Amino acid sequence: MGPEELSLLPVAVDVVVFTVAPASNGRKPRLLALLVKVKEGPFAGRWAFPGGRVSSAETLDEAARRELSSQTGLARVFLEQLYTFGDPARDPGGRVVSVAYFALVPAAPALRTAARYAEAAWFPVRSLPPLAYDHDRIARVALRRLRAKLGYSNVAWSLLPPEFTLGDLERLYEAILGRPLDRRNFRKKALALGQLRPLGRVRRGPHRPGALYAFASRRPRLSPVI
Amino acid sequence: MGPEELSLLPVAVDVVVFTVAPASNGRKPRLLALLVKVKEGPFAGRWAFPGGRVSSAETLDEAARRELSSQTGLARVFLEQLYTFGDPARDPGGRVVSVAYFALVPAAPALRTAARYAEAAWFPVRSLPPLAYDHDRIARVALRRLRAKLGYSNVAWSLLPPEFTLGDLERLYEAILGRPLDRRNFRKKALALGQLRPLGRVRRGPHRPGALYAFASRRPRLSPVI
DNA sequence: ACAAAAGTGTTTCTACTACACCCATGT
DNA sequence: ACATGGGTGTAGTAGAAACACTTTTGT
Repeated sequence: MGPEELSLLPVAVDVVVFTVAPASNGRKPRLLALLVKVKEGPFAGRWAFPGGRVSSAETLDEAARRELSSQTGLARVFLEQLYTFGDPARDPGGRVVSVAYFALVPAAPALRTAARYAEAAWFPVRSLPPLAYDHDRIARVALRRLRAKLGYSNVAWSLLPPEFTLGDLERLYEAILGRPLDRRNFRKKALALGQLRPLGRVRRGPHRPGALYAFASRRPRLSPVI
Repeated sequence: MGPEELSLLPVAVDVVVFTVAPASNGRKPRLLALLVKVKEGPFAGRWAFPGGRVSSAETLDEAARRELSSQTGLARVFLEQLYTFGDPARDPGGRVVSVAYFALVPAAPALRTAARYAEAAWFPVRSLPPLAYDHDRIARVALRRLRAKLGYSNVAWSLLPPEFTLGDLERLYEAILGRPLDRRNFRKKALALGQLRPLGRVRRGPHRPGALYAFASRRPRLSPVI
């Protein structure tokens, strides 16, 4: 056995956090991703997904949550492992094996700006700035996964606040899929799944009020959805 | 930053190789997985999926192919990354982050028994022996993925020889899904997908000859299939 | 009044399911 | 002749897609 057999590698996690910007002053809601500014190394100054090294006593999931929380203050997100990127050349500053995650949070929470947090901001997924490392690739994989999961799971739940109208839900799907959906068909399917609980209240606004709903079960499910 | 921030970890790959045992003397074809005997450590003597440490200059895919080839002689397999297991306690001999792969090879090739190869054997997936480490978990994830991929990709291609009958294809699906399929419906769908090229020849045997087919494109595709 | 979102049914088409009999060959 | 796998069509059902107008509210 050569010395390579015993090689130890830095292992990192990178987290792609998606959210949806609520519709505002006439603009449709948009899918956003969270980026932080790289502080050091060859890519200093560029944007990248939050992440960092896995320490020796934690699981990968724990590392992802810890890094996300420490860099951006976000916690209690929906988190799922995405893919592991291990190309020796993916980080010119030295080989790092990175386990990528994707995460969902409801309604673009305001980011903490305290000094303890990294410089972070939400960017529209349609127009991300140039990213550090191989994070373009990670972004593509994450978006593909999110869209695919819309079709066979209820992950969309994790992007909505506790109460929402059917219009909110539909616009969410449209923002992620990047195409319009038929309102009547969408409502039929959404209601037929039996996962929505009508709250008996309405949301008022400068137009006809919409009935408010909540998800019957808060936990992610794998039943086919929409 | 504490010292954990700089921790280096052993990174390994583990490969779940599936194949299908051809039907023989009246028994239906069965889905098999390849196991090797663990030589050292707390699990010495138990069976595990082939794999090993990733060395410093290779990609993860390369490491998977190298380990598979060096331990079992198998090459040119269909290979796809599955999931990364990083629980600190998954290997009682010391923490190892393992990137699991799943691989498909046609028609259970005879395994090399030369001294340079590990002791390896094919086992029916239905009745695997007790496995080392957390490889039971890896096995479940791999089987779930294989079954899911049958539904929306043409991975089955990689499990069949260059020529086959529709009966072969159907029995392959039945072996993986673990349930019988309707022959007429299966043939309709398989042919309707336009991925099969009739070879104009038949396979003879102690019964009516079956028309031979080949896959129109050798490359894996993601078009919905069966 | 008007702007803006909510709400509602029917028809068409497609895809999936269930189901049973005859055919060609080797032994 | 018989055992074995190969080959074929139809009817019923369920789900997806296309499609336009009326309602309710705030301003």
